Amino acid sequence: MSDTEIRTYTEEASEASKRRETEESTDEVVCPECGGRLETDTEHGETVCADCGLVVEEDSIDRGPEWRAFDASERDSKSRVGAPTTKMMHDKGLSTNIGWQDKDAYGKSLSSRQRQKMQRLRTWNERFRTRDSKERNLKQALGEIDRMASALGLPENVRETASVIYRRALNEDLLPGRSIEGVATASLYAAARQAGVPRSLDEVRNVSRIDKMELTRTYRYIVRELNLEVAPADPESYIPRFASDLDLSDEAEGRARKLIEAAREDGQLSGKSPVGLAAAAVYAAALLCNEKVTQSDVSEVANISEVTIRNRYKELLEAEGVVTA
DNA sequence: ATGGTTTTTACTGCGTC
DNA sequence: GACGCGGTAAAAACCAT
Repeated sequence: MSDTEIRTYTEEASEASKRRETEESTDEVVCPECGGRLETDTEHGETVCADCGLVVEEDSIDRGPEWRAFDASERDSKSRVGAPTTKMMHDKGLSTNIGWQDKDAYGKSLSSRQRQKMQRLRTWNERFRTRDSKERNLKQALGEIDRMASALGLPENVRETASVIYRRALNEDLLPGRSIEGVATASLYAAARQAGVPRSLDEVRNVSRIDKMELTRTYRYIVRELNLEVAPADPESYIPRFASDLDLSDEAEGRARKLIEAAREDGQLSGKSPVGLAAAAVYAAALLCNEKVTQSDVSEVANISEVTIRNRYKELLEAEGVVTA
């Protein structure tokens, strides 16, 4: 943590306490009983008289910040809500946590007897939290999903979906005999397709530790067992990514979409690999828009052979010709 | 396991800069 | 002559049966 961060925080805190002092001093300055000085005990939420100990106010509201802001943007986005629940944490972030400090709710130290009790509770709570093999399984798998999703640049919602799929697979006892990594990878692959931001099997495999055969096998398996509805990948969903990887204009991108549409009308889409079609459409569109892209460029970003691009793009142009003619 | 389809690999010829 | 492009044949991969 840098110096500036520390200063920002302490300033924040002292400002808040100053504000609190001034606000309350306008109310009652002295103790109504003995006229002594009043003190605010923030830890207990009380206002007490320093001389006679009279509690003037109980359960006072702490107007200080309940968040810590380390920079300007954090201060701007300060929020009074708690952490959102998330499916990305194995317990949705909601499980019980027993603090490590031996303090009670008021911050007082615990008696040794209490301390021992809390120690036992901590131990058991921790055991219940992670003992279940399923939970531990999930913990690891979700970590993997997160890692792979980041590597592939997939958005949050895809990770969430992948997590849900994985959770379902786990609940249906689909795991025995399959690797955690494999199912996690397959879940992510399926999630990406469902979300309309597909990554090819190869791309997914590249960031995973499993081989392609295991991935396809596992993927098919969980799709079948969970009755996941995964429509065949739409070539169009690959277009934006390829187009941007090749620095093409929006115009070319739109053109590529139209080519795919034309081919769809013509019934040229079925049976062909969506990636190949998308690659060919992007290539053809670039030509039509006079934007310089070579076949090998496209084949590289799409991981598709040049031959396939040639074959597809011939067909695409024909289909387009048929429709426009 | 098998056969049909699609994709890939490897190679060759053509035109252009 | 290197490069981009187009084509072909055979091998490999994929998929449903």
